[in-house]
Amino acid sequence: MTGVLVIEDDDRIRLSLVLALEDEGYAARGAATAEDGLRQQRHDPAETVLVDLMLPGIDGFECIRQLRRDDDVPIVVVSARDDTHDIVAALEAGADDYLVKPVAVKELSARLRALRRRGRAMADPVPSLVFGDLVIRPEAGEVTVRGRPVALTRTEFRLLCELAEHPGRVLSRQQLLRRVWEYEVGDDRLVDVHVGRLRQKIEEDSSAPRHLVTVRGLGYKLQR
Amino acid sequence: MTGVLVIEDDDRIRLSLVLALEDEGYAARGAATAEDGLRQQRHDPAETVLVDLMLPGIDGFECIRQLRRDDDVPIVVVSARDDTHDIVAALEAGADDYLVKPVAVKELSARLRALRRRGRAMADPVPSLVFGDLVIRPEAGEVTVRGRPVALTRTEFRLLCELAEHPGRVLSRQQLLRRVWEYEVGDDRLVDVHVGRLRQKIEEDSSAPRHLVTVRGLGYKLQR
DNA sequence: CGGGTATGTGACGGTTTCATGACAAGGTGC
DNA sequence: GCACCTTGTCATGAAACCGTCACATACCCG
Repeated sequence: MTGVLVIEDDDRIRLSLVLALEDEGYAARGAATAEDGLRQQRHDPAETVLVDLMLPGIDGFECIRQLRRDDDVPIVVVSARDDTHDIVAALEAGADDYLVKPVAVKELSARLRALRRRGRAMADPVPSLVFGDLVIRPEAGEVTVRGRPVALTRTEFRLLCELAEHPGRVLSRQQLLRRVWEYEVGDDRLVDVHVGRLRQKIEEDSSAPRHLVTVRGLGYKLQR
Repeated sequence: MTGVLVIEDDDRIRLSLVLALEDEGYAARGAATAEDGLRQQRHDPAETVLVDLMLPGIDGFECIRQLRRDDDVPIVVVSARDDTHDIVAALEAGADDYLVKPVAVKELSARLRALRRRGRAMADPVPSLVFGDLVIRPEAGEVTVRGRPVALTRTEFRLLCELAEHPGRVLSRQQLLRRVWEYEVGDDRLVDVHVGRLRQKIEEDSSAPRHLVTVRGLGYKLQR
């Protein structure tokens, strides 16, 4: 259940949308007909669906209704028609957003992100960042390791959140000092000490860390 | 927590939006500045917020960020600017939708319905105010602990309701001062004292609270 | 293998944060 | 006016936290 499904009969437009979305970091794939799109969505559901309104066979409105009947998947209409009547009809049929062609890819991408964010915000009142058996709930000020809550200090918590916001990416000690401590300059060792204390609390064996790992000479990163 | 709040400095546009939304069956009200809108939203939150981008004082982008900081309320931007750059910036700041003026009321209404439908589709069906043996009935102004009614003062009650509206989420002392006392700035200690008094009344053992817990360095939260 | 650098970690004093009891000012009902 | 309740401020002490340092260990490179 990942990626974006583009249902659009015009080969050129479909292909360029898929490529543009891939450029933006989405896993995208296409369907040339509503029938094919619905089949794909049943078989291997995408996280979001883009639908054109004018399709051969089953048209866009009907396609939206059928998607909606099975699923809560976010649906975005991309259509050449900018008639209020069409927009209202598509939204009433179950679409979540409506863009008029030609679409700016940056806008489309931002709208897809907004839609995902909204989904998460509603589905889980306290969103979680999951790193294997390590679960971080920033809003709840709560961290659990294999289901057990761990008591972190404020600095440890902010440090962990900062690392968690960039999964797998190495952050230098200076970056962490700036973002967590809001120091413009500072002693790298300070970060070491707090990383150490954090490890004692969240790692099974702090001498062989699995999530909060050191990248010698560069900094620290948090991984699954 | 109902209705639509329209934040728009142009009196004519604001009024016509409010009237049009009321025609569509929404309870709508207006705010001429971001400051007033934010205050209203804190004091008596609307279900959805409409924001203009060009506002005197705090501008639309900053207004969106501040709304988002406190809440998950759906935000729709209504702006004269149809620049992709503005649209992306507004959505990134936390908006859910973006319409370009002049707006077709039917379209706006349909988009508001779509947003609400999405919210309902994902949200917890019962936003419960039951926290284990602690039950809060805001309408009745009644709180019971293990079946026994507890007499709370007005401040204690409002504090408890504010915490209960965000189950499991940490609220900072400053957030609580803004929302419960409507102080823009204030002394954190004041919150401590009232939390303490509230604990004496609703917790079995106030030195080992089970529901109203302190998150050191961050604030307080109410949990099951 | 040896010197140099980077990193892990325990200990310690100064500081911050929090819970709580006391109290005075204001409000309310009688 | 009086008794009572509510509210905000303050002082106090206990506990938690932070940053620094010293020293141990691990790693790299010649």
